Order: sequence, then C-alpha cells, then structure tokens
Amino acid sequence: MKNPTSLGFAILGLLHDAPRSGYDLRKVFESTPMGHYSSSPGAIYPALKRLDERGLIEGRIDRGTSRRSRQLYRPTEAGTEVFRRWLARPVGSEDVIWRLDELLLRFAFQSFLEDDRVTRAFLAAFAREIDLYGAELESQREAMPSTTPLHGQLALESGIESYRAYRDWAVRALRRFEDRRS
Amino acid sequence: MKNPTSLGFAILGLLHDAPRSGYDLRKVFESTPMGHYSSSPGAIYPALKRLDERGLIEGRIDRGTSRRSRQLYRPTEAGTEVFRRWLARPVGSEDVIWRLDELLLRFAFQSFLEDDRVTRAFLAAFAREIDLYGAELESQREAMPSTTPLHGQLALESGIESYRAYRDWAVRALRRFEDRRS
DNA sequence: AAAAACATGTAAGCTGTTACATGATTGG
DNA sequence: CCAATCATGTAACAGCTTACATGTTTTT
Repeated sequence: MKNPTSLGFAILGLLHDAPRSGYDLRKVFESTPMGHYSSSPGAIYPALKRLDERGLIEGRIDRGTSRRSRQLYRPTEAGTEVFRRWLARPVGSEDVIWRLDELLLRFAFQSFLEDDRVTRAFLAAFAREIDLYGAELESQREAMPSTTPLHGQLALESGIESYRAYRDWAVRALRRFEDRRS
Repeated sequence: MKNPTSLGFAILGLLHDAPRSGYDLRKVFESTPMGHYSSSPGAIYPALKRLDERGLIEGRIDRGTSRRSRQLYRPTEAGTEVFRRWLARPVGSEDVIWRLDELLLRFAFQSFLEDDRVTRAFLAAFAREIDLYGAELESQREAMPSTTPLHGQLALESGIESYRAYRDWAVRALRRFEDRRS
C-alpha cells in the first residue's frame, strides 16, 4: 500500500484538526497560507476517495439543519498511525533538495504531537541537511568559470540565499522550542 | 497550440546554448544547478518529441566517429521566436506565488538576449510583485490569533523570510545590471 | 426572483514517475 | 572479456488541470 501524496497528507493533517467536508477543505486551501495545495475539486475529491479506500479516513453523512447531504470526513485510527509516522520521518538530503514544501507542511502539523522532541530533532536535521546542500551550491558557484554570464551566476546566488534563509529560520525556530522546554 | 512546460522551456534554452542530444540534456539536468528538472528518460524524450512536433526544434542524426546514431537537436526559427517571447513575458503576481522556479529559469536564460532592458524590467517587476506577496503573508501572520500553535506561526515565518531573501536578491541583482550599463 | 454561495462530483487530457528494454562502445 | 557508460526509447500508471455537470440553500 502506497503512501499518500503531499496533498493527501495535507488533508489528513487538516482532518486531525477538525472533521471537514471536501468543500471545507477547498476553502482552507483557497484562503490560508496552505494555498500552495490545489483547491480544485478534481484534486480534492479524488484525494479524499483514495484516503478513504486506504482506510485512513472515513466519511459520515451529516445532516445539520438542512436535508442537503454533506460528507464529513475524519481520520481513522490507521490514519492517525500513518499521520504520526509521517510527522516523525527522518529528514533526508533528498527531502531538502526536492521536497522542501512537504517538509514545511510536516513541520506545521507537528503541533499535533504531545511533546516537542520530534520537532527539535526535525529542526536540527533540517538545518544540517540544508547547510550541506547550501555548501554544495556554493562550491558549484566557485567552480563556475569566469566566462559564465552574469545571469547564471546570479541565478545560482538566488538559490544559495534562499537556502541560507531557511537555515537561519531553522536555527531560530530551534531556539524557540528550546526556550519553551524550560 | 499550447506552450511548452517548464521542462520544455529549459530544454529549449539549453538548445540555444548548443545543439544537444537527449542524453546530453539528461547529463546537464543531473549534474548542474538546473537539476530541479527531471533527468529521467521518460520525461526528456517525450518532451523533445513534443517540441519537435510543434516545430520548435529539429533533430539531425549525427554520426561522429562511430556509426552509433545520435539525434542532435537545435532550435528552429519558430523555436527561437517562442523562446524570446517567453524570456520577455511580463512578471505577474501568480508567477511569483505559483511559479517561482520558472521565473528563475527565465532569468537565467536571459543572457541569451543582446541587451539588458528585458532583464532590468524583469527584476524590477519581480521585486515589486514579491514585495506585495510578502506583505500579504505578513498581514496573514498578524491576523493569526494568539492561540495559533507555535508551529503554525513559524511555518508562515519561514515563507515570509524566504520571500524576503528573494526580494533582497532581486534588488542587488538589479544594481549589478545597472552598474554594468554605465 | 435572481444571484451567489453551498456542495459534490465526473471526464478528458497532459505530464511526469518508475521500471523495463535494447544494443553499441569504451576502459581496465 | 567484463563492466561501465553511451544512447534511445517504451509501457503502465498516478496525479493533477481544466472544464463540465448538477442540484440546493441562502442572501439580496
């Protein structure tokens, strides 16, 4: 059984916050900083169906005041299991290179966990891996022949500085969690 | 006729630098900072085929010393037209929000153009749009209730700081191009 | 009464992933 | 001669986008 996609995990996380319908989820994706995930019905509804088929969520028909049907989804026990394991996954080098968005999503949902050990480990690993990648980009810049057009040099620098910003962020975030422990 | 995807434009740009085979392109994507684009044959070869079918590139069989066949692709006139138009496209707000990677790719290839006016306009618009988006994120942070978990606040801050880094980069890059003009 | 928002979905098409397949050439 | 690398592709599948489809309830 395959793992959900990023969108699947985003949905699973939101359902751990509160039971929601497909339409509710669309609104969250449209109006909040999570908006980097698709809010189109052609993405949300099939994603909900997959999560349901894999037994990670279940839907109940909710008839509030009206007689219009509305599927309210909530996570199953298996879904919570999978969600917890996802939150605590080790941070690898490919994650920071290829799946930075998903890492930040994971971080945002770690407030679901009781204590902060997972988060502290996450941030330490995140800072370490991103530093390694930044160093690699730096050495690529140094290896650039001086004939390289200015555009190429600058494009690489934008990447380097973006990674630096994430590293600094991670270090500061880690301090915030260490303060909180005491 | 639809426009190429990001990968298509990346290929088109590389072919403006030099004629290359599918295999050559794969190596570039594997080994350089452009590596955020897929190097898998299942992506490259179909992308080449599409560019060919749309008349933007053409392949010639190149038999160097050996008798092994090797398709060397180069842009057609129509391909160069499309490429130039892509390089000079105005920078919109959705571009910085949803397609930052493609914007940086466009910037990197702008060295193909004779003079720097397009690049200066690009960087000015880029800085302006990214500032607007950063301000929106900031106001989202301020609108956060104080009950918001630390994780959520910090995740949003990571986004804000990443955008700030890009804005600072754009401002510095613009200065570099203005110096060069004189 | 009409418009907007609620609410859920499907269908076609495109792109990319993973895995497979094939054979030639070169370096040790 | 064997392994690595050169070189080009295909097939099955997953997921997303865009566009369409349908009907209900609330607001103006």
